[in-house]
Amino acid sequence: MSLTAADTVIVLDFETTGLSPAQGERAIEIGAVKLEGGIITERFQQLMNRGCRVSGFIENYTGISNAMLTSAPPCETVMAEFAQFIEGYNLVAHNASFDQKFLEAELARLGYCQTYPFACSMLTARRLYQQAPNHKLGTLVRYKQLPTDGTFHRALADAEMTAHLWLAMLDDLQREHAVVAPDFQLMQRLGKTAKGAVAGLLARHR
DNA sequence: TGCCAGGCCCTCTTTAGGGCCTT
Repeated sequence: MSLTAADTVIVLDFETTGLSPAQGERAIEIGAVKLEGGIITERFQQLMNRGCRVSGFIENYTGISNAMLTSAPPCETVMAEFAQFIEGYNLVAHNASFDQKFLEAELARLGYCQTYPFACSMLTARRLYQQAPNHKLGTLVRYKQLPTDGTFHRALADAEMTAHLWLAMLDDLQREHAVVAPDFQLMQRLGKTAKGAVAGLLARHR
């Protein structure tokens, strides 16, 4: 697989108190990796103390306890640092609409009012792996036999698995679909292309 | 009292409804 500096992406994942920032839910952990030339070259992981307790459901789901959050730095500090980490890069997440809305909501609290270029590994996987049992991250990791240490629902672990999924999809596009140099823009378009039009889109990139 | 996310996709659709996926 041949990748260039232009293919560098940040793959990220949020753990949160719930499903919607519009309902007052907040981020409690951010994890991300930088993918350069097909290799993870940097990692970012940080818990965030938002100043109040998380539910028992979230403690059980993520393994992030209130005790762990008590000693974590404030959201504002972490997000300001993370904004520097992602500045200027294309972003990838699994079910990206979820992470995008939390990213933009948390950064908006700091006065960063901008949108970020996202591609969604879930939408792309739905196009490429239509035979998969489903398109949850954990299922796709098993389906593609991707590297994992068995940790799920922690931000850095999920970001790393999503990064491996992203690389697997790039590789499959080249090997199985003869796509020449698949890039971020193609992956974005692939996820938004109607099911029946995928073959035509890929044919134009051979 | 009952409901309470939302964006995307698919189909028995498009003047709609339901499932998937994220925490």
